[in-house]
Amino acid sequence: MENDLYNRNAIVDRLREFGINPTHQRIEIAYALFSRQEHLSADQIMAAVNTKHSETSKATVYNTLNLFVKRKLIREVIVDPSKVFYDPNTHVHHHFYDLAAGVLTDIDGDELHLTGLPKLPEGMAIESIDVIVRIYPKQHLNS
Amino acid sequence: MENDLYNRNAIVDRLREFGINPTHQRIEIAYALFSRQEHLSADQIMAAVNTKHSETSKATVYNTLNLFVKRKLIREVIVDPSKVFYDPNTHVHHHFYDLAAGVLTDIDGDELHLTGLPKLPEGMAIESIDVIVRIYPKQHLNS
DNA sequence: AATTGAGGTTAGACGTAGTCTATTTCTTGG
DNA sequence: CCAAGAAATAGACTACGTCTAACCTCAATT
Repeated sequence: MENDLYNRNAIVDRLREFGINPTHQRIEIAYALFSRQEHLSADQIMAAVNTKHSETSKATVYNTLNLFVKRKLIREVIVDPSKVFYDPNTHVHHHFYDLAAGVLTDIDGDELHLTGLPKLPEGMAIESIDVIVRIYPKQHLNS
Repeated sequence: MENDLYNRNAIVDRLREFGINPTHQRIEIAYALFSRQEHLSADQIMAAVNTKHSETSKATVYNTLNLFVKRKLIREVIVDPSKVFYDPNTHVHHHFYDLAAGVLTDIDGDELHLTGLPKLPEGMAIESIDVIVRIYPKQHLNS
């Protein structure tokens, strides 16, 4: 597993690139996200990092995720009112959100395009553009 | 104000159209949303409805908003991890979200178009498509 | 090796949006 | 006007996320 693109050495380099001091906890949290290449919520990350005996506190998980977001190492995805997902993929892309399963999947940025974005309000700049396609299984019975 | 498009008589009709029994509280909540034609959060709606002396409980506000969403009289807009906005505009449209002010504004559905939406995962159907353009004032100092 | 101090981690209290439950009140058909 | 089902209510409760103040780590300095 040492030539894995996302082994811990690669993670350490990546954190340094983004100006983040690579501590144990930060490495483990980054590893949880990048090795899976999935969209995880904070509690899923906490569980992933604390499989054996609890090692990383809730405060550290949140501190670290917020730091990663601020340094643009990862992205927040806001699709569910009850929790935020964290996305290790920083390329331009969008998301399907499976409402029944609560699972996000990527839509490649080369496929989906936007046209006709109107002029922004005066003095404003774009921070990000999110497209979320909410989907559900056809045989799903709505409550 | 009686020939307002969104006077209370029109609201009552609208609720009935959507199969919603028009009680006092439901009329007031719908009126708060439709007369303003703005995107309000649950607590803003609660404040709007209880200007004089408290009349409508928190439970009723949430029950009613969830009912309206289920019956598709209004739409939820999920852009801020700390609260949900409710949107009285049911036409196809998208949103600017001003990160500094926490305010939503509409992007007309006739302007902004999506192309190249990939095939959905097997057996899935689309529930909705949301486009959120997050914006900020240029002179805004990031923390 | 001991000191220092800034950055990092921690437990647990706290804030708060939203839900739930048990009870009361309203609405409406007859 | 009455009964029964629908709706509203207060307030307890849950859960995600934040905050605080104490503690730990480690590199730089002496």
